[in-house]
Amino acid sequence: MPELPEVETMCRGIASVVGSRIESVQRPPCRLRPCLLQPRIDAFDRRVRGKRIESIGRRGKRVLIYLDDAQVIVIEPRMTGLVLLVDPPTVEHLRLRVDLTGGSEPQLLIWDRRGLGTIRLLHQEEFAETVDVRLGVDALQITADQIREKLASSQRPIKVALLDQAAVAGIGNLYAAEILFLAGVDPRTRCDKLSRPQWQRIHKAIGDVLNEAIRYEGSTLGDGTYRNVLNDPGGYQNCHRVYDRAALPCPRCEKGVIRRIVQAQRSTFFCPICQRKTGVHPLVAE
DNA sequence: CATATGTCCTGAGAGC
DNA sequence: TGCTCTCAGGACATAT
Repeated sequence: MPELPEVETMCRGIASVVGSRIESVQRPPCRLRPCLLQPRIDAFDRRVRGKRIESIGRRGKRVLIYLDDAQVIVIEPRMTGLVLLVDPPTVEHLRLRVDLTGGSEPQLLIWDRRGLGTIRLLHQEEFAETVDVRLGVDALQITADQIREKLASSQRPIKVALLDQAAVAGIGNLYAAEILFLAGVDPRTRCDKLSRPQWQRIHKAIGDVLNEAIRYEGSTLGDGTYRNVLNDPGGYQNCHRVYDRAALPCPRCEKGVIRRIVQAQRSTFFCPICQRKTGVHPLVAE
């Protein structure tokens, strides 16, 4: 489930393709339902052939590959998508192959077990108008004031609001849980009931958790799906404090038992002692 | 307008 | 053992 840290790891991993030229783009034969590819493979291939990769970018959970003619390839891995520079985990889930010339990498692969991911080729203007405008400020760029101003009037629970990409871009289910744990905030708290100190702590926790996860190259969960561009697992799953740890003791207070609840059809994990509805728990205070 | 729900997809794991 | 069922959740479409 690539979220910001996993997508950032992919972007850093493919930095070596900058300067290469795209020789061709192909969709390997696959009897599974194909990923969304826009435009279809023939037009896609025609439009990128011979183009030089100018830079790599990231916006929220999307990988951006900028070409030298103001086009950009926008990759959304969603649940199980991967960007790879080496042989994929399985051949049957290989969705796209980008052959390269003139650089150190022979090819770039898009692999996706469930096929919910999307790959789109857009003109930069089109990207700005259709994709970029729908996204909030990137989670690593946003200021404490910006996030509070954006969400302070919302009646939604803070956990649900953090997943809203139009509010803040890049946070998903796993990191929302870890962020609120670090901030010492109950995930059920309505945004409009949060205090300024709580917003400050949430903002700080966003940076702390995401940057720490990036250092570990993201989280590879039990199903083992997520891999970096060299097909190696991440390491942050060993640092998870609450995510997928229901019924285990809280790693901070050691008295609370991690609870699992469902919010907006998604699992939420938290410590009922460290993440109280109001007030600053002594263990979380500065 | 804000918020809530349904949908897509595959494979793992539970339960019988 | 082998089948069926449920669940995982990203982003968007549709509903309230």
